[in-house]
Amino acid sequence: MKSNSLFKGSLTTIILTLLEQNDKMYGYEITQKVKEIANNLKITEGALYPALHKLEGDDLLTVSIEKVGNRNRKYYSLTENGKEETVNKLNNLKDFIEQMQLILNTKLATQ
Amino acid sequence: MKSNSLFKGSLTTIILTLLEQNDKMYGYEITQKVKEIANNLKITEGALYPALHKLEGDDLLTVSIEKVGNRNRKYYSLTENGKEETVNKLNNLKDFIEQMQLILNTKLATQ
DNA sequence: TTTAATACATAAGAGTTTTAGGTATATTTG
DNA sequence: CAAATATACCTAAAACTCTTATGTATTAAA
Repeated sequence: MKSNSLFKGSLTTIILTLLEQNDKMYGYEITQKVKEIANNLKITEGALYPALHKLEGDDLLTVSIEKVGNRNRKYYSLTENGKEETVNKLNNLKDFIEQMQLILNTKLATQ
Repeated sequence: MKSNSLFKGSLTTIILTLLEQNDKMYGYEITQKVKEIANNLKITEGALYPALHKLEGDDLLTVSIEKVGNRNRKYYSLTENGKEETVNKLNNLKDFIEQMQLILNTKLATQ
């Protein structure tokens, strides 16, 4: 694993969580937001857009297109299913960290 | 992501860390150890053995075969490179958790 | 006016894990 | 004792996720 690559599944968790916090966001905005607050986690567009399309297809996100100037932005928002799945994803992440702590026998993070 | 699946890259981190703690272990023993201490993280043999072979090929592990009864066990141990890589993997994991905390704006784990 | 930033997208390839087998020995249980 | 389970190794096809490499087009900055 390269040092700056994401752990499997975390991209979806990040997208859902940001949308929980921000109500609606468009793809490019998500990449910039992550770059801004978490310098070592780089979300590439090649990963992001397919992930957004999949989440939409799974009825976790809805899209609304807004025309800004002469350009289209696709704003994504959580559906009800999406809100539930966000909770699940966060629980999965917490579980994962707890399980890793058991194996490593280490306090991994306290912020 | 299924709720009990591992995060990308964590399998290698688990293997290396267990070998740091235990000096030498064989594959099946690793699966049992993980099952014992972390009930929600299931290591499948289909993932484990190729991972062990790769770590050996990358000169992070060495193998010694021991005959137990009429059966061969392949004991794995960390090489010097393996010890260094273990440190790196743990740092990567800590980094990942810190970065996720920044995004989630949450204290993820305190043990 | 050329470059960088914004904003979307896809497609080939790499890497990891799951699923589904396979082989063989050793131990437990009915 | 026979059958089932546990131990112990293994591989290969498929699924899944991310990287890398492009592509298109508009807008802003140098």
